[in-house]
Amino acid sequence: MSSWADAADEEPHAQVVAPDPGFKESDPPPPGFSASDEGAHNPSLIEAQAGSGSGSGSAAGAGVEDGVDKPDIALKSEGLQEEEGEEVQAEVRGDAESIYKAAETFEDLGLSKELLEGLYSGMKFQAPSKIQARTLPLILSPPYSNIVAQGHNGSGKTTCFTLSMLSRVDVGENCPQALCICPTRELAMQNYKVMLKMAQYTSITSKCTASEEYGGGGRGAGVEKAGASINEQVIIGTPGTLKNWITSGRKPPLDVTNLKILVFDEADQMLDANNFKDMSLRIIKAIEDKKNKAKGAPPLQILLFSATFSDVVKEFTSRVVGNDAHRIWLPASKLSLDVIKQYRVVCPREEDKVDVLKERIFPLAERLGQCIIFVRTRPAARHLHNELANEGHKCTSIHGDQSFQERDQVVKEFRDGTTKILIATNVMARGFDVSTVTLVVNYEPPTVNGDGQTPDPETYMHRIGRSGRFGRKGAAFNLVTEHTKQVDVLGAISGHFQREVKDVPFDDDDAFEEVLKEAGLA
DNA sequence: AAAAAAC
Repeated sequence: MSSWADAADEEPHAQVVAPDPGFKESDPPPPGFSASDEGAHNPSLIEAQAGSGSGSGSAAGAGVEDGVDKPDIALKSEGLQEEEGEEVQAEVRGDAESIYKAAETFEDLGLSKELLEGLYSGMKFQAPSKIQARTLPLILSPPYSNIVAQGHNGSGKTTCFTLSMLSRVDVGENCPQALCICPTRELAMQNYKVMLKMAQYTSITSKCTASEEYGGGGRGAGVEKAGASINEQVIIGTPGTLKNWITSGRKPPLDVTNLKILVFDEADQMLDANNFKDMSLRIIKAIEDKKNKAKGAPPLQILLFSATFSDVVKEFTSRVVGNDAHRIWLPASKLSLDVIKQYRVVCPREEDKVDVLKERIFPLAERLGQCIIFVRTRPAARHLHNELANEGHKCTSIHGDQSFQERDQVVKEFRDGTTKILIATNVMARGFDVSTVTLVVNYEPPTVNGDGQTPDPETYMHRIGRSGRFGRKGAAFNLVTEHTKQVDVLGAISGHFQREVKDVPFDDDDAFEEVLKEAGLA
């Protein structure tokens, strides 16, 4: 594992699929926009096409051809390939001129010397990825607008908001100034490690609510009844503990009056009514209330980042970030990850799935790297783990019924490659970054509320995105039982993304070998 | 009829 592989989330191959209009100041305006456009003062919808590929029906602006930016050059030097024909939609409110000022280098962003060193020497980055080039100038300069940004897995979102937090911190002020909220402990810790690495040459202080110090004691360990006052400048954590620290659960509470920037990672999940919506809104309200009571508190900048936004959540974001926020969306046609090949395995009976795992997939997984098998429930994870372990298959499982120590141990073993096969609930569906994961198995297609019938394309997208990282190839096997709703659910999901999901006969060894060869894996 | 996250 390379030096940053264990900590860096979505950075290095960020540029692989990141959308970017690729314009520079010297470029002519993108289609649908002109300098005299009222968009300079009013919300405007800008659709730009970069590269020569897709949807060429609409007029692609001349001079926005991609592949000439420094970020791409830097990327190619890392042996990564740029996807052609990327397309991006940006709905920009306020100063639409700023859309032209994409940062070609990190120096363009006015970062401190220490932070630049962290990026170059610490993270081994050479230039901003597309989403970084596009959003960081907006985030880091007055009026410090709110941002909603959608970018593929691996487009560099983590660097984007981590850098934003670090850059906005005033090192002379010893109080919390930046806060990042993540849906799981594992993701909070992963992001925390990225932040530490990036900040290593600075004197910026930080704390993670999910560190062993707080999260090591099993359930409820995040609830700290009393402690020293928290003076760290960057705070990263999970919603429950943070809410507790901010409101009455901790003495003294986490002081949020001086917060300048609030980041929601996996923002669509954090704002989804079925997930953390209430918690997130309560945290925001608590912060704003405290700021309102304090005199001279700095305004709060809110950043929302995710690879996916359902229409409902997309609509809702304006309630959180207001109507003046800058928004960067991926069009539906570009949502899927083309580096990951997707397959469907139709099994006559539910029980056949275990055999498919044992006889077809595991032998390949052993050769190809690591494999994550997603199941719907905690008992299912436990059960499948037992069944496989009893037959001598070395695997582990992770789910919310385990203690934090168990979870940490399982993650550690998987990260260092001691274990190759991980059975997981949706706790691992998002953000988890292990570069050697080449196979993802959906033991059943994901459904909303686990109801078995409402397709959950967002979760599907995040799950399969656990493979194919760092510019590597990936494959996803979807196991469905014949004549069940699973077939329809998967059909709806593949229809949603408009990507081919090829059938592999459940009882044919050669077929599995064959498709993986075709996926560039075998 | 789930999972995650405060208790």
